[in-house]
Amino acid sequence: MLSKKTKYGIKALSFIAKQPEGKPVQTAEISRTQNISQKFLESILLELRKSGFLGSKKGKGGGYYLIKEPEEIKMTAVIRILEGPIAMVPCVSLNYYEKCRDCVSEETCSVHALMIQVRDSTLKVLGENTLADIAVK
Amino acid sequence: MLSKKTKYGIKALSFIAKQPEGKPVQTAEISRTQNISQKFLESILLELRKSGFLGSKKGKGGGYYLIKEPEEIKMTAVIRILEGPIAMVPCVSLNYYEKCRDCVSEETCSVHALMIQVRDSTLKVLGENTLADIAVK
DNA sequence: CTTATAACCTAGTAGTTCTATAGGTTAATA
DNA sequence: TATTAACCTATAGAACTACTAGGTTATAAG
Repeated sequence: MLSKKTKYGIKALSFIAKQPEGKPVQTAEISRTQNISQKFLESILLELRKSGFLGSKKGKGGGYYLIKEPEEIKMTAVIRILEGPIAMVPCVSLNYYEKCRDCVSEETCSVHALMIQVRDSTLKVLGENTLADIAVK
Repeated sequence: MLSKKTKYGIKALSFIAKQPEGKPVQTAEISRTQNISQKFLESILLELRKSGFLGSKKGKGGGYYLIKEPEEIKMTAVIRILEGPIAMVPCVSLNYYEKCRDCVSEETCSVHALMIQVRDSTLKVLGENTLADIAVK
């Protein structure tokens, strides 16, 4: 399951992507239109700025804006920052790999083999979709 | 992320599937060979029995055995019982649908459209794989 | 008939994660 | 100088996870 944080983060990015190029959007506006708790959203946007997706401007007329073109922002990158690993088990994660304590060998693990397939199919979908693709409506 | 419960459940089913047809396997044996806490595993196998995947026999020589052929057990079914929804958001779940509180309309939601794609690709993989497929080694 | 075995059942709990909220500070603009 | 809006730290309730404890019931073997 996707956390609320990730869901809100994607919705916020999508909202920002729809604005006229470079125009900053306030947290308050996103919070209002997307029905997201403003304080919670603040922390999410801050994280997205620190990880290089957003730029910010303080004071009146300030807000957050995209640093890169929506076409250049893959959903894999967004989800990895907000949610963490895309894989369903750490032992098949490309970016957050961790060995299983209970498994003797990954080659003979039934879960491992299955989850590699799931990971690859998910990765394909999220890799093909950019912010531009999902921020159309 | 897959819960330990689901992971252990799949490993256990896979272990049982490799036994000579109909031969009961004890919780203790699975626990030992798969490095799973026995008490925790007990509760998982009990759940799998109650949901119609396993049969059981008490007393010496007892244990759990598959009720259906491994080829007939789709991984979608297993995961839905142990983990719950396969979808990453309730609003795209086929079996556990729930409407979002924050979304005005699903048609215009960027997360919704993306997560339908993820769901379908995951569903394809898990629907094509049966217990027979993953319990080969 | 007794003993051993192994499933079955209920309850609880420590630890973690999630989803925020509170209450400020800093920097930019008017 | 006042206002605005991002920035930062800390905290807290609720839910969930991954078990553990401590039994009871049913079956099989001797």
